[in-house]
Amino acid sequence: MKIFDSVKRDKLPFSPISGNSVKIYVCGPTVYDDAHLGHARSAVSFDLLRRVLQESGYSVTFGRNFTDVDDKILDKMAKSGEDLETITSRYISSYNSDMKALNVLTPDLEPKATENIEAMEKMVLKLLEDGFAYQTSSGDIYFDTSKDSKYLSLSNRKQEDTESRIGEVVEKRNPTDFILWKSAKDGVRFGKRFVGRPGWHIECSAMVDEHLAYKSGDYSIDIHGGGADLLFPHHENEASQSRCSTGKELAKYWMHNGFVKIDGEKMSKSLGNSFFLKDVLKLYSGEVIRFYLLSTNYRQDFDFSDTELLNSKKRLDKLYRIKKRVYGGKVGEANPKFREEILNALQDDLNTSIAFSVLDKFVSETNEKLDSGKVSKVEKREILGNIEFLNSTLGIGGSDAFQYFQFGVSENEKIEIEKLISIRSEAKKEKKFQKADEVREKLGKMSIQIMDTASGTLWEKI
RNA sequence: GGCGGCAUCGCCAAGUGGUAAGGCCGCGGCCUGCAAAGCCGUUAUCCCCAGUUCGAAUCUGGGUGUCGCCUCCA
Repeated sequence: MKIFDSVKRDKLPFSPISGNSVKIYVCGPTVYDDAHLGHARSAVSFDLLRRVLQESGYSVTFGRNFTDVDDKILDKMAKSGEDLETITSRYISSYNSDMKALNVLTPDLEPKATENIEAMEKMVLKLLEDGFAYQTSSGDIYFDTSKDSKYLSLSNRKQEDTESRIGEVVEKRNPTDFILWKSAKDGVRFGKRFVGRPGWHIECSAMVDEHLAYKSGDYSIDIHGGGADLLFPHHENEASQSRCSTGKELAKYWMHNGFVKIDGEKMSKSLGNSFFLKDVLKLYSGEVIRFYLLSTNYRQDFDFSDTELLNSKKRLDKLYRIKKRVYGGKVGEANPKFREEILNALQDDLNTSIAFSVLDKFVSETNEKLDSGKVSKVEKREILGNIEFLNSTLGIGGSDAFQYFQFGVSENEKIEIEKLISIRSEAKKEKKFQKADEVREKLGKMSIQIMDTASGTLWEKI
């Protein structure tokens, strides 16, 4: 397995800290709104990493947090009058349902910030006691970045270049010092020891240390992941806090996924160009979206477009047509060569493009074989085995082949479609081809495409 | 201003020194009542300039364009 370390900026051979176990922590969402495609990309990328490592024989412990204390959430509380729990649980459940649709495996650990306040306070207290942090007259607690000689080594910056662009008026000792604990002006109190609420960066460090980390050695965990926008300052700050409070580096490898863009610009809430996942999921199945997101290497920027989403659907359709052609058989073992080719590609820093080209080759070769009519039961089992392997490794191909093509079709529509198809079949039998074609046109207007086969007429929603 | 990414066929996208994967679209053919699906065939010298090398999309230098981080952000 080779992965690209975004701190060392090099593709490196992956070797775990301990035996064959791998500990991964990925920065999850702040739950003040529904998830957009950017969240999807991050989740799908690291879900793929997890699956590939597991398929490669590693035992993976995967953590992803929910940031459920944050100014935006508090703002929302103030505006709506709802309490924090009501707001955050709504968006957590929305996030989880979107992730399920995308076939993202549930993490082993899903810590919430609010449930780990004690661990955060403990870490802040230690940093205060050891002189890495200080408290201002207003009660805010800051991390003193000048006390960490390795500060800025993660994101490769220089102190003088990090002057904040916005004029901050606080009693900070250094421009890069960041907040560990924010004292409340409004009576908000999350902690037992400290008044107010935790800073953003501290939660990841504290939760990693509390739930995931190796207690000795040079590193807390193997891999830390997140979006490219988190490298600075979020991960820089996390790394520094962890280093100074635990004496270990936070992660052996750092991985960052690229952005999702719309019309060439980064998708973000503040630009108002986000696509909510739940809206896209009304038009396409989660699996199509997952396949689309995986069509570009996770490190590259990803420019979202309807055309290419449809392109991806067409490509995935072909796999499902194979699945229809061998429908109902037993699932056998995957072909060893096929397995190896897919896995080799993915073990090279998740090269999904190569993996997909192997898939394409499998599809066309299998169609050719099936066309010849000389496919044994054993071979059919292997075909299904290959598809099942794709499902476990890439998270695609696992749905029922007929249901896949009926996405967004209601029960009533299905009855209507079946009725029209039988009318057409009758017409065809009587060689009334004009009538048959009229029915086909009518189905076409309903976005239903039909295909006559030896075993009857099949239909697909296109 | 500092730092970084990217620039490959109409569109998407692999490829990090040895002579350009794959998908979509298009075109031709087979199959089909006609279609659809499927199969076969078919389309590029890699933003520009200079350099290193027997040899570069791949390395170096200089441009141009574009996106991003430096403020919350996946």
